[in-house]
Amino acid sequence: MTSPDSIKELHHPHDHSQCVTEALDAAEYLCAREGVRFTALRKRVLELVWQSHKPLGAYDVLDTLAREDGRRAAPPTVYRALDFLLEQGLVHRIASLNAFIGCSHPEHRHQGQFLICRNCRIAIELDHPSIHNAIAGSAKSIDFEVESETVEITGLCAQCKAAA
Amino acid sequence: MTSPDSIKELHHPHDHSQCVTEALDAAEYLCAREGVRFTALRKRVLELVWQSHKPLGAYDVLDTLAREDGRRAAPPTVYRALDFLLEQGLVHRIASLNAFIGCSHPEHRHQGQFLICRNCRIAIELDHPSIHNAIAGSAKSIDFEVESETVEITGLCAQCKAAA
DNA sequence: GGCGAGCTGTTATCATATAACAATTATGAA
DNA sequence: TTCATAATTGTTATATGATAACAGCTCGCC
Repeated sequence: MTSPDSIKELHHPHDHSQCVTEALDAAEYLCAREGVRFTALRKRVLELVWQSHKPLGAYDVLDTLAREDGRRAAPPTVYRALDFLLEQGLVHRIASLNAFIGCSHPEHRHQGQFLICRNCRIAIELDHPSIHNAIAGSAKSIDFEVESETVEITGLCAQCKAAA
Repeated sequence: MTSPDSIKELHHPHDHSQCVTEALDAAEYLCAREGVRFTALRKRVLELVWQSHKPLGAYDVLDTLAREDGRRAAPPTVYRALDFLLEQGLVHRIASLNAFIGCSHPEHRHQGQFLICRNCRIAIELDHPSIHNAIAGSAKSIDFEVESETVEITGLCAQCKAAA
């Protein structure tokens, strides 16, 4: 669950390189724990996804990668890395944007709920039991077995609303 | 909100032609009320979307249309009709499937919540205040102004679960 | 070192969606 | 009715997102 502090951090100027470092360190640790390989490519893709708190398209990752490596990247390369990161719970996919964002709390498996600002494009990850419980209750009422939940809210974040 | 009766109706064999007729009649009425044109093309596209309770891709609509009219349909034709139907609240878009489904309750504007069975592909539209309220509460806690909500739950419907 | 599994490269293609402009059709005012 | 206009639809081209299939490479283990 995103704490008030980490929410605040997203909006105010912050040392983003620390977000990236923490995310990469956590990924390194979790992959080791799971016995899966956190290769240079996977690490670089995760780093690119974490370049901001805005969801990033696969082809944005691809463009950067291709520019860096001089033509050494094609879509499958990026999608495979992203698929790996999704499987390990290191990134989330935002269906309504066809984009990916770094997971803020990869240490426990979850599917986030996202508040996406249409103005500044930031995506704030939540994991509120109240939403989860409401969904579980609705599903149970018609005997539906939930396997995955996509909750993506768009609107205006506090800062953009204040600025408007 | 989807009542227990209409939920039941979805799963048991039912006279689906009545669903279609009702949907088309409601659309006719609502378009007249709004002063917008419910053209033959728009009507046909809505009818195709309503051919089942399963979300249908734009290109599925296109294929049928092209076959009927002998080459007289291209993607923009279908997307424009779908955009119109979305604007009028006559269909919903399921972001996680890139597909469209007829709205069960077009008489009041809403964004549905969907329970999508991964086995039979049926999508059940809900409009539960509990989910909506949980989202509103979460958003309010960080001063986020909600403009639209995407809630798409996948799993197994009661019938498919029972069959498994 | 050599083997096998897993990872990455490469080419081709599929799937979804939109831009731009032309042709047609409906509607209301004269 | 006739015409001008706006809305709708047709058409061609292209953008954008994702995957299939197979080849080649690299890492970790024996």
